[in-house]
Amino acid sequence: MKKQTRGQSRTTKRLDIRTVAESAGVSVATVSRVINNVTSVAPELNARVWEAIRTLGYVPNTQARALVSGRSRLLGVIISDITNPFFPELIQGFEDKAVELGYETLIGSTNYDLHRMELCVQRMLQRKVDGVAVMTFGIEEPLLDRLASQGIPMVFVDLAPQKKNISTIPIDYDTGISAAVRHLVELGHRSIAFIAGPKHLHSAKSRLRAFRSAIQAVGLSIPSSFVYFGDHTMEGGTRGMEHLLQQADRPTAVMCSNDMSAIGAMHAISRAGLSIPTDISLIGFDDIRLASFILPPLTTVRMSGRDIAEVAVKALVEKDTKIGMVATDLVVRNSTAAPKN
Amino acid sequence: MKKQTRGQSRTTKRLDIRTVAESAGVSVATVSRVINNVTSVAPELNARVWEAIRTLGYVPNTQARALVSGRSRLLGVIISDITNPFFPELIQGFEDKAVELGYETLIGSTNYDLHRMELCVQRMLQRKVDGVAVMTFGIEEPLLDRLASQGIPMVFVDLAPQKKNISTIPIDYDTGISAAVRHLVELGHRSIAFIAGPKHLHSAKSRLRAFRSAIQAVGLSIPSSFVYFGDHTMEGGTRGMEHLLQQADRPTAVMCSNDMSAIGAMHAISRAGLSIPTDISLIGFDDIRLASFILPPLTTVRMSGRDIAEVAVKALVEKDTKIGMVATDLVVRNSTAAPKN
DNA sequence: GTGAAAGCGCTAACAT
DNA sequence: ATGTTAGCGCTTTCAC
Repeated sequence: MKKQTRGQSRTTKRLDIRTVAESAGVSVATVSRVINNVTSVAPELNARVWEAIRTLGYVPNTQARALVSGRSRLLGVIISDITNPFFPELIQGFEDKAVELGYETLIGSTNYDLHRMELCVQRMLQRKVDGVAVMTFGIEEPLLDRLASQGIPMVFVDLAPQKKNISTIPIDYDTGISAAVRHLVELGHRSIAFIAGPKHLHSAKSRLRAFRSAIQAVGLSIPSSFVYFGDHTMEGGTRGMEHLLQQADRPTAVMCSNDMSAIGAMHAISRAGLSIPTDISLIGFDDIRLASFILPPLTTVRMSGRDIAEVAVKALVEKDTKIGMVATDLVVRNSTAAPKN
Repeated sequence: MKKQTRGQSRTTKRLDIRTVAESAGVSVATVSRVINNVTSVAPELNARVWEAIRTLGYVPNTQARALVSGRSRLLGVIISDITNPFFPELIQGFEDKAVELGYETLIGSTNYDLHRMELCVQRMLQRKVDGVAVMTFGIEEPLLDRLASQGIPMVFVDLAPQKKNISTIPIDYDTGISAAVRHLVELGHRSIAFIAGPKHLHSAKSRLRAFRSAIQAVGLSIPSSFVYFGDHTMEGGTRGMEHLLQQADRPTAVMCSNDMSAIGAMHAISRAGLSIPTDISLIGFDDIRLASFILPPLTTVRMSGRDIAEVAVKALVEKDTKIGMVATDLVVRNSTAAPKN
């Protein structure tokens, strides 16, 4: 006699592909073809199968599909810091698009920590994700190789290790950042400082580079003490602004590599008994939703996390997508004004 | 002749449990026992197997394990709004704890939208999560039944549909909220308003209830026009404060159901040409990290999202855990002061 | 175009 | 304590 399977007995009606096949009077292969949209099924059978699926309330078993097909329908997204509001907005966009295309999302947060990044990569590998979006704006080579060696498609923001299976989402930093610099110059500022992001972060470097070339383009120059390397957190912004306020000849305007730094900078300005924009003008980067709610509402360079996320998902899923450049542009609010004197 | 499997041929060395078994000179069952920490394996074999695993670089196939065991090692967490900073902090805690216990996390964001909530539940069901944490502070009965009928363990915050497989994380709102009210009263406030959360949200209702009973406890009473139902967003907070400022006899202090509402309220206060805390004292709820960075730094009632998340994961995984009450307490910063006159 | 059947890599009965 | 083996539910070759 046949051994019984554990759990339910074979006679107890389970709801698997066989049940559907029987009910529709076709083979399991046909049911499989139907649910996978394989064309070569006669319209009539197709209809019968869908009917059976509906009436039975059948839902294919994801695990089994994943096992046999080798595709998990899982997408990984690696970010730096989920408590930086830029990333939740990005994640939201990522998940929405992923779900729309039938994927689930695994989030890995590195906290700017290499060890955590390694753990993230490991987790993604173990779960056999069908692709990973590296939105940390930077990754170490060896880790990258681990992913690449598995042939897992990857998408990066803003830097392009030229390898197979790797695509890049280019960001047009120059447009937004040079507009910001020109905005300050038109207001009359000549003494402009920059609170940068982490030194090793590609995106942070790109923003600083864009700032420098914009400054040069308007014929200005900045002392090296006017560039502070923060870490894209509020705390870093506070430290950066404290540093700048200590300068003998302090800047009349400060640009920040992201909005969170700018918010931290505001804190330092207020603590020093100064006010924005009267004493110091401030410009952020990202345009997180908070930027318009903070007091004073922050002038910033907008870069849409949602847009980036959508592009990333599409690049991962529809591999042949041509990836367009992501735009940035200046949003003028109330944290910028003409300098006092 | 045997049919060849698609993809790689059987002779090409694959790296599965059989490879390990051969290499260690044991059966696949033993390998399985070893990687699952089943006790009944002789120490010597155990060592041999681990050795083989290490040298081969074997990693068990998650999909196969999930299929056969019926456990996905996936945990779902349903939240309201990922762009409310309280939730990223919670998610971070959730993921960290989940990863620590060998689980991955699926995030569902409802945006306070019932239809999206339904989609979330569906996704979780489809992925056969081993448990779901409903952190939206509210869920509809029918959806809950869908999850319950699958026998999926669930954990809720702060409300307890008494069913099987469902646990609840109780929150001690009273301590923090009554401390906040007493703080205001001690400063001299008598006219205190409340910007509540969404009417249907259990947590929002609990907070309002705690506020009301604290008000009563100090012998005060509040007109119904002093309670505004917002939606826990900045926008809602702004509207709420605008509403309160229109009152003939406007409040001297306002408590908010969460920090984001308070930040929105700040916006309205500033737009009205008033200032905090000189003209109006303001208290938030949650103590998101931003609360201490905003200007002025926000007095608020602290409730740790990380703590809640950790408890939630433990409740889901180690089902027999006794769940302790989550504390709340007042954090006094600079958004509260004595009323003007 | 459709069906039969061989696995995907693993776990857990059952036998030893 | 260890091994043998039958599936988990599905996809995909191969034969018709």
